[in-house]
Amino acid sequence: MTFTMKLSKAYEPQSIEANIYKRWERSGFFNPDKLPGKRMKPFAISMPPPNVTGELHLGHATGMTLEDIMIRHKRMQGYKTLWLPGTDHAGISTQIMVERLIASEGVNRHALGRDKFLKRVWQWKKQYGTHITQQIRQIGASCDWSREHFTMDPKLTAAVQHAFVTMYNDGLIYRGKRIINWCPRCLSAISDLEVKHEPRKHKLYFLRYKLAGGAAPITVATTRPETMLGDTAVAVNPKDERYKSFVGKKVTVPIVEREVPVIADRGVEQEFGTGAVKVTPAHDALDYEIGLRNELPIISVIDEHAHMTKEAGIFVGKSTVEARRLILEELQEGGHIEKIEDYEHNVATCDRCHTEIEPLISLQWFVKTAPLAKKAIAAVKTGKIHIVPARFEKVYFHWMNNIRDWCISRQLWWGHQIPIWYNGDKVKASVAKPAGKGWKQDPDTLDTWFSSGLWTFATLGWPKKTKGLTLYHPTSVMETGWDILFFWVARMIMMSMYFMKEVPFKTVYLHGLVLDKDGKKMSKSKGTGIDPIPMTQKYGTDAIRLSLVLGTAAGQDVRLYEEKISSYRNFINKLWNIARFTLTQPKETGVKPKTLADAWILSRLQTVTKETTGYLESFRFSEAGALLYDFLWHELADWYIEITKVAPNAGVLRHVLLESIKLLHPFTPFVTEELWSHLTAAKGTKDMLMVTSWPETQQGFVNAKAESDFSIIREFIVAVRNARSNAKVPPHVFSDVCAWGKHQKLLQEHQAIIERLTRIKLTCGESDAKPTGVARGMAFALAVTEETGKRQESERAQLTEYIKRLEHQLANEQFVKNAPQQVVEGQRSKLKETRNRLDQLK
RNA sequence: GGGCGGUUAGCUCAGUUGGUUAGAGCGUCACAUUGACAUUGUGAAGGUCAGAGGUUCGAGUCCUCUACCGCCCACCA
Repeated sequence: MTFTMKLSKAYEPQSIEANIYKRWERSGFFNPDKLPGKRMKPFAISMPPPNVTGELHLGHATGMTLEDIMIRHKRMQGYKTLWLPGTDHAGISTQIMVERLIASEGVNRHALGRDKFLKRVWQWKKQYGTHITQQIRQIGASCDWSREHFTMDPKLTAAVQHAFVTMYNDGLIYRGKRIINWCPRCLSAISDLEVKHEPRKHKLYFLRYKLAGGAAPITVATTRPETMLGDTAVAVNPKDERYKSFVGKKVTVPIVEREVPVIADRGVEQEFGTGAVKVTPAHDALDYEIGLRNELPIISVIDEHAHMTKEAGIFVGKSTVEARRLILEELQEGGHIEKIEDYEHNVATCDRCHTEIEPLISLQWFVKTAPLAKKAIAAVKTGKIHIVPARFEKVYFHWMNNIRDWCISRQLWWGHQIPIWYNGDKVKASVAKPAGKGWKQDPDTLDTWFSSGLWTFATLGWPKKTKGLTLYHPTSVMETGWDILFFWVARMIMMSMYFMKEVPFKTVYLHGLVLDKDGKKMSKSKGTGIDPIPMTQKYGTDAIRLSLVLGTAAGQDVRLYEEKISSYRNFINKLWNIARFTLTQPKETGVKPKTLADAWILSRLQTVTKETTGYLESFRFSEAGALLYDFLWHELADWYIEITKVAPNAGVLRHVLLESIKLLHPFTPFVTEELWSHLTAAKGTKDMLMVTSWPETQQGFVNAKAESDFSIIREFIVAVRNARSNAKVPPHVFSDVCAWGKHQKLLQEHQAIIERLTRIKLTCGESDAKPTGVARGMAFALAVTEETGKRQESERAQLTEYIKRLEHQLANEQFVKNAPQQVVEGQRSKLKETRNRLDQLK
């Protein structure tokens, strides 16, 4: 590492970021075991593992930044800080990617075979798996790479299998024939959560079913006429007067000519369609439940490839689409179609590929969720886990209270194969292949979220009782997007309460989604997305980080656009130049306030230190960042440094800057690290990194009097600038200003500063001149123009109005009686002051 | 059908248990190149805090209702 003596005029992130990250990584400080100092109290975060072959998007970037802020802050505070990174095998989405790849070679996975296909996926993982971890480095994440995990690592795989076997033996996992969501494209079952409802335009068909005994037919409405082949009843609502007399009678399903009963069931809506519904228990979730309640037979007419089964008679082998066409023709001929209407409704689709879901009866593995949910609910109810923002607790409870058994088996190849072995009629749950000949493993794999659910403890060595588990589990904070509250957070809580008998984390912090400038979800295909990595090249990583954290609130979605990023880039550059200026000053290390400004900025630093720490500890990252932004730019740079040019105190400036840089470091680690090197550069300390102690408030520097006196000077300066601007005095012209009224001594003491910051020649003393402006009881005069006259008039009107308001408030006995003394006094002195100000302006 | 969030300056958003004349960034306008910074400085304009009612001495903040926008959950075929 070489230090240039002079810093470049503008901050150039590209040239230094990679280098800085390398220095961090080499230092070993990301590893809690290698951190300097005695660190007793642990602080741990498990990184939500991104898809191993995915791209880092803004959601990741937001999460990583927030996590890094917490981690760096705690590390500086002296905690034994662990941020454990990793990646997820992402069953379906990775498999889809590789399937697409081999499709371009003209092969499908079945032609390739399971072993060969899996080899290709591993190859793909090997090829692209480091891409995402590089991007995580790019965003500045200070995670412990020596503990990096992948959900399909041998150790994690063993943990997953162990978990399955344990739950199976405990009766919490069972295999059963149930109606499930089947994706005909993925050729797999998926869980309820992976189903997304999308509006689609379909037709609503009104079909007549002949009533036995020759009475008028009953008409049912359906969007899926092809399922009629599997109808085993027609249902109406028990309260529906129109159909009361039909209940108990038989109708004939057309084409198959099957007699089925008309039943009454509460699940039927009277208002929809005709109020009568055909019941196909094998191919509709509601019908399945009606079937269960009424003990109806189940006839599967559609198979897992979305083709008709032999139960469909002559339609066997036809696709559902083809079958529908043929069936409609036949119904038409038989006079069974009453009418057909256009109909737009929400259709269940596969979250991954948007294919319409085919509900069907299938033999799958399920987790019995009721007992797990009970404990997961208690964990949050009793406050062992806090969700930030708290309103998501309600959402969480609602979901947990209505949870249904979780279908965990997938007919995919990429994932953890289910550790169940079959041999004839024998079934065995075992991590290893049972002894003896003829054992065959269940071909299905587990839902990715099953393994993710174990993430916080499996990555720490579970099921072994490791030191890491003892020290870092439960982890401190889980930071993630609210969109995976159910998918992941809820499952982790269930799993940890069951396996660990403790919560997986104490706090859940949920960040919002990053939207585009119009508040829409960013979409790659529409080109509305912002890719964070090129942005880090263009504006620097620190600027991206700030733009993702500032101006946001927990759980609240945020819009991001380039102008926002560039404005934070400007701030970084400002900080850079503050340091550049500081480096031009003599290298003093003593911190001795000599002037009012010195005392003021030191006092402000104490408040800022205290507030920043408080904000960070209460997860108010935006407020912490905004405070530092404001302090550095609008107090340190705009005021203190300008004053320093008249009354330099290099020691104080340096101290305030260094402390501020420490406070800012969790937000903008790169620029602060770089500046730290330059500011503290000395022989033999070149590799000193910013893993320094977190600033603490120094009571000795807290100085209310200095803050109050300084505000008087500041207000006077602003008032004079204001007056000059209104009087159209060009900035380069020095004007004479005389001041009188209050604070004469203070003004005289700081004459040089005032003159410099306002470009005036100041004389103080008594005067009966007509004042141009007034501030805090100080009046001053400068040559009056027509412009200032007008302005004074409007100011007088404003003051009069304000006085009226205050008088009215203070005349109110209720206010004086009930409001805190402090508030009443505040208003009284405000009134007095405003009256004085008005007097002086007359 | 349930539930949640949003509605604050032209735009994007902050605003902790209710308490000074409601803030920031960007944009706009005027002026400026004074020892770091034009990725800058100084100043200005700009808001009946969606609407209505209520509680209170006092409401952007608490309660009720309404409107619009967005989202989540849910078995209307």
